[in-house]
Amino acid sequence: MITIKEIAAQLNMSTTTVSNVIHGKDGEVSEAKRAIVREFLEKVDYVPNINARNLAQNESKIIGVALKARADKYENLIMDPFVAELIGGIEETIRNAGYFMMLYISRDTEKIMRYVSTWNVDGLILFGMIGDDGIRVSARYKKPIVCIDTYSIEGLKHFTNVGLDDEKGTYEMVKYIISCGHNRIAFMSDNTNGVDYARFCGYRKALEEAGIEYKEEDFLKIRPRSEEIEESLEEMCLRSMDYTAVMCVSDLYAVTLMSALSDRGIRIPEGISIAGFDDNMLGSLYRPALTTVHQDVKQKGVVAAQTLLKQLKGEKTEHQITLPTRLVIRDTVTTPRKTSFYGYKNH
Amino acid sequence: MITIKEIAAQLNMSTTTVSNVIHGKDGEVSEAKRAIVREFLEKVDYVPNINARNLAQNESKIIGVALKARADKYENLIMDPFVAELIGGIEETIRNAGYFMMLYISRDTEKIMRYVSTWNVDGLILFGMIGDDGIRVSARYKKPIVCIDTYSIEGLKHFTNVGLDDEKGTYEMVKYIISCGHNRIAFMSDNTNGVDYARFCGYRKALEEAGIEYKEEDFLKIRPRSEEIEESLEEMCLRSMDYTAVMCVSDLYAVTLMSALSDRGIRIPEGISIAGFDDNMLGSLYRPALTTVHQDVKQKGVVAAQTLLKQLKGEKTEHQITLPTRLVIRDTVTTPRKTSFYGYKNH
DNA sequence: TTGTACGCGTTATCAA
DNA sequence: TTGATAACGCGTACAA
Repeated sequence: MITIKEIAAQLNMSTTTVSNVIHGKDGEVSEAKRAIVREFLEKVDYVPNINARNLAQNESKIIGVALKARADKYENLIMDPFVAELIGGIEETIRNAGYFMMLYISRDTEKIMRYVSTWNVDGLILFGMIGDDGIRVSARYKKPIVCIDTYSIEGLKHFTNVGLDDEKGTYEMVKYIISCGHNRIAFMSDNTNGVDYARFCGYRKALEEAGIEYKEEDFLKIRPRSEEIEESLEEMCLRSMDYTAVMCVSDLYAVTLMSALSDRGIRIPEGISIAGFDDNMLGSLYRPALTTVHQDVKQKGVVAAQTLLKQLKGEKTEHQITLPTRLVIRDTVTTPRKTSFYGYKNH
Repeated sequence: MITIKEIAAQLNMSTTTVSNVIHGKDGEVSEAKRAIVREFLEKVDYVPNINARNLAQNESKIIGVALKARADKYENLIMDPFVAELIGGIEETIRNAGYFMMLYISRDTEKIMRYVSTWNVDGLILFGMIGDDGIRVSARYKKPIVCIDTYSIEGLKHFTNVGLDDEKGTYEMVKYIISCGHNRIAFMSDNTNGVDYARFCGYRKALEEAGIEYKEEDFLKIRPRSEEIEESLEEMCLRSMDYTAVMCVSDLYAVTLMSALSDRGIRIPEGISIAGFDDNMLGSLYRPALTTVHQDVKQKGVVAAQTLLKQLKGEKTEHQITLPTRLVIRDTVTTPRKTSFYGYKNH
């Protein structure tokens, strides 16, 4: 906890000299003094006070990572494996670049803004913004901002975004499912916004292209809140019997559905084909192993952080960055069953 | 970005008055001025500069969360679902108490120390410390420290720790397995330190108590690195055939093993019983659903943060806090098979 | 009740 | 090459 002033006093020189040595401004200070100071710094294990430094330089070396929590899903966003992996990528990149990461989670855009100004963060990574949230932030915060997974068309005009080709992902998967012989394919999700909507569009597109008519009831809307989940799952299982395949919006839902179906004695993929999206551990460890759409979540975080870092250095960056997806064909999608379930149901 | 000085100038009063209003020192300022300042603050959306505040008060309102990364497992610790949930609990508690959380991940205890002093954090939560790491930190850092899951006996004398009764957890589970009729029970893990060792001890204790002899080969040591995992899994499956049950050190390994066994045509629990530890999504969504030992990871983070917060307020806290475990009996442990596998193998 | 002035630790400017 | 000194924004002791 020793200060520059203290060091200067003990060494009988000015703070300027000490500061210059610390910052390697070798031209400004004689070889002799440089050595003395260096040695002393080493000896006392000098650590700069970042608050003072920030105050003097008006920069913070902090990159703010603000997560906008949604009400329904996890009570705490970090627990979402997706978010955890994302943050992992961000943190690593930021740290290696000599910056610090400060995490802030809130439902309230106003609070996020206050947090950002109070800490005077040098740049901002935003995740979970909906509607015009992002626009509101970028209107007031004048330093670099990079968003992750923003689906607001209007918002995309205002700031840099790192996203995923969600639509193409489901489109290709559903196309694959159709190529296996299916023509009664449901889509399962818990809402129709953001990511979920983009993925839904890919599904619709593939259906349309194959001349399969989409009806509203083909959207299986799960209610994931713990009080309702059992009841909702029962309904999902029942309704999915009208189909030979279900395209799930995420691996989590795919595996959840498979468990529920399995509990009801329905075998996968013989009874029904299931596809997921994300390609995480949940699906790869399940048996039968899940056929799914791969995305590199960590990479998303890395790219977002790298882009921000570039902007901090004044470099120009692409405005919209879209990461690719890839089909991962495993064991849960196969040719459709020939007979319908429950006898009384057939189309 | 308006400052107190600026506000004072515009309002034709002193910075002290403004500051007093901001800090609600109502006794110190007249009703009239108070109203004026309040309104103005609202209007210009004043946000204090935390760097300046910290510098003036010599406190930071930051709680440092330092994770010591181990070399072998995840490249980035946050991606570990366990760590994610832990941080979730910590973050929530810290935020609600009006503090900020700054995350720092490093393999190097020295770097962690420098980080802590540079930011002048008010308190420290440490996770992943091994050997005398914790002692070295607490010797140099004189503010409150709370560790999570420290297994160094020596270390426990030096600082507050929040841990889990790991030994009791496996002890009770293995006792349960034995009560189902098993007497050839293996233990699977990737190392013999820290948590893994504690859990191993519970296993040994239960065996001993039941008069079952433990041989070194009963320890199934998995090599989880991706280059070796397939080969290692092959070996695990082969060796586990000598047993009727396997106590796995984590749900992840339990599910990994079940998948591998399933791929080789061995049914669970008919062919072999499997138990896990942690009780996370991996096990609850798998089919058959995993019998496991429950621990409340989020709660661990919450308790650690609460304890630190108390210490910050000068309150006394317990030195060692041990959270309980609970058996979660599901479908992967049953009575042992009667015949041995592979014909040629029998004991 | 209000205001002046200083200190917190650092960096930057400018004069010596 | 070196050293005073001001500035960053805030809190507070002390004076008015």
